[in-house]
Amino acid sequence: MTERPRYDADDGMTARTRRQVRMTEPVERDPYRGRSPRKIPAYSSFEASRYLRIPENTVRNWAFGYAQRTGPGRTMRSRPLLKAADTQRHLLSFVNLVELHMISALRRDHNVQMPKIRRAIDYLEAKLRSPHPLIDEEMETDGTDIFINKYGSLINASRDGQLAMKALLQAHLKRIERDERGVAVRLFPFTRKRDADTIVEAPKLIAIDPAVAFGRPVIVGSRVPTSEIAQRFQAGESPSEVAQDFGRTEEEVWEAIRCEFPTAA
DNA sequence: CGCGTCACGCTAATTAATGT
DNA sequence: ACATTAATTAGCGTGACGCG
Repeated sequence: MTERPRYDADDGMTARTRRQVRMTEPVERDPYRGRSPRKIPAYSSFEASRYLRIPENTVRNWAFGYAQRTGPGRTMRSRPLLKAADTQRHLLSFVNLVELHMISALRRDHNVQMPKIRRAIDYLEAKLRSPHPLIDEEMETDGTDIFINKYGSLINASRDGQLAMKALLQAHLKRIERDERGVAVRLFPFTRKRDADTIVEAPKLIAIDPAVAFGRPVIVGSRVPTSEIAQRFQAGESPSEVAQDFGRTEEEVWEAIRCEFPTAA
């Protein structure tokens, strides 16, 4: 009923091809010409939530802000935690995905409260002069120390807690691959339930690379999208068969399936 | 057409922080 | 201690497609 921004109704495309067009159309149609594929609004909240294992509503709240009733006739509106690539159409870029990955480290894995995350991001933004400070290269070198020194005591009073948080941040940063200029170009999302013990050595079998398969998650070192695998599996093929077909290991196939069906064991 | 999937806005339950 | 606010998350309704 409400007219919200949608894709053209009659472009005659499936959801999937439309998704691919989101990645490619900027080149031929204009608005994003010259923009790196990392910044193109290519992911819906739904996709981001699946790939990053963050509930969909949470993704929306973080990326676009949210409104909440605080009393009769009173609402409060929260500020987004990041600069989404397309706030109009609620679409996220690869860069945004990586940011969500980092925010999730703080909020969900380390239980840092939202206002503190906001303050930290604002501070880092000014300090590192980066619009996306959490995933800036400097974050990996000096950033975490700046972060912990400035906010460590605020966020976690104990020294051990601060060390743990640094380790956690580093573990998340380790899953971001950078090019020689230090720009984040590939993300290895967590594909299984994670806790403090498993987080460091969680395998990197699935990758999201905006330059491969239109940014859909693929099995590392291949161009096989996880969705492809998941479809076969859903159609009744056994993981070992699928693995055989694509020339991948069975473990990789299971990871791909986990990536697409977060609820599955 | 009917069913399934997704997008999106909304409410409400729940839980954690904060204020007084 | 008790009330209020903030944040997260499930779940519902609607509308739009896609696919058979």
